[in-house]
Amino acid sequence: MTSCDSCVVRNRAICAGLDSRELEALNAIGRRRNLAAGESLIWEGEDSVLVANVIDGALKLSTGTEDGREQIVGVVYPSDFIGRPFGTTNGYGVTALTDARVCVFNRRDFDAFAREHPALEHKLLDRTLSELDRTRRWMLLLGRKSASEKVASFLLEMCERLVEPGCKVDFGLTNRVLTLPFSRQQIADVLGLTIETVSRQFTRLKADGVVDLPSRREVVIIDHAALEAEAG
Amino acid sequence: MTSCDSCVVRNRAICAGLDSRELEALNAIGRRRNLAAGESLIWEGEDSVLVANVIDGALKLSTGTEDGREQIVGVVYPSDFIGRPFGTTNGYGVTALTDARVCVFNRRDFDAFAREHPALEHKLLDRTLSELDRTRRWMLLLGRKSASEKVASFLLEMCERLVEPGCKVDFGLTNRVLTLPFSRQQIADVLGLTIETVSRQFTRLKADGVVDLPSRREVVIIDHAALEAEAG
DNA sequence: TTTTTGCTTTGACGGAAGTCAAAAACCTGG
DNA sequence: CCAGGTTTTTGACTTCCGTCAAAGCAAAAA
Repeated sequence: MTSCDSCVVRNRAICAGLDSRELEALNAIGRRRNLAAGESLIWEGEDSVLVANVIDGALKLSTGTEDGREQIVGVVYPSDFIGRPFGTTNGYGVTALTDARVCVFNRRDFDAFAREHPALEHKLLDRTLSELDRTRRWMLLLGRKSASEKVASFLLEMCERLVEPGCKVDFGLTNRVLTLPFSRQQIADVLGLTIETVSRQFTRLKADGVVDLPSRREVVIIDHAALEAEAG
Repeated sequence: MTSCDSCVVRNRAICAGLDSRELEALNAIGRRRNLAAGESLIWEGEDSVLVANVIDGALKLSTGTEDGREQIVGVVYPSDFIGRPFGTTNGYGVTALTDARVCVFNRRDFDAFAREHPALEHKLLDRTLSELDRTRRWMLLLGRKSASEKVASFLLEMCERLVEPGCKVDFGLTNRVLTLPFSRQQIADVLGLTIETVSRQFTRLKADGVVDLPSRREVVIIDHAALEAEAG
């Protein structure tokens, strides 16, 4: 019996579709790893030595400039794939936003396995294409949207993402209450804004009765339609 | 004899590595198409009905907001792949920046062919991963860089891209002279700026002796190091 | 509890980039 | 070579957002 059998993302991650023989082989080269919130798994610029599947939690992908400015370029949730297969270096760091659990593979081992299993490579391709689509949509936000549009778009994105199966349990949506896996500074780093601007937008949305903010990490969406109108 | 035999991107596009049998099969489902500068191949939001390889020229990938703001989310050159294989809709439009020549496939035909040829799917995966890396690097620019850093970064990117094999001939680099495939407005749409800001940055760079601007589309890089310093 | 520490919010201010408008440069076709 | 249109540049003005600084809060430590 492999530990994959009991894996909560078994049917959603790229491993879905592998038969039990293949799964056993993949399991043999992978291992579980727990990450505390704030802990990094991969550093920007280092050689790509490992890849992973997210089992539980949320992690950010981020790049920065010499002088310390940071941009979060992606966020991954349970069943998502992490890392850069097939050579080269990691263009961004990967850091846990919440306590997280991942299934890591030596990159070379994974590459070899993938090349022997076209079905898995296909799943990876499908995921990568979707991620590229999502990333490009985010570029419109970064390049062309105002602060209020950015924050509204962000909250709508959170609505969608945090109700995906597997996320609900840990940092999910309960009766329109989002529990964000981000600090204010991290939201700023996602949106290309400063923490002050993000904060001002949140307080304005609260004053306008569009959201409520019971605690730092919680957002109650009161007027979803207003957010959509504001997101542009 | 297939027309692929004489294709200038034969050894660089995803078709590289296919044997002559396979190439013939692929050629059977593809056809050449010429595009005039400004002509669109794919529209944002439409179903994904076709994919293509770029043979010659440069094309932009772009999204926009309701109210007409535009963001260029990618630029493709000879040997690059265009379009969204495996279902879904196109998240962005594809429009020729220069006169261009592409090799188009019905998306369903291409999907079927790809699934039967893991080597081709692997090449596509490799390309998609690289494109995702490039796109994420660009997010740092959009989210965190100032106008002068953006323009300097853009010019450096152009230096790199326009000397790649196959580009040289058509819109390339001759003795440090770049012939840009972009209008000022398009540069603004790549960088998330207004045309006026781009124009001001160009004239400042010229005044500072960093570049020369012999014509609207030409840029002479006089002080490459200064650009690098300014790109941040 | 009180203190400490790290986030977040709020306020005052300035500046980088956007907006609007006009002039200049440049294609393009007659 | 000139006329008409488009694109680009330049200028004046405005504004949104960033910066800097202080105060407020909430969770952890003492």
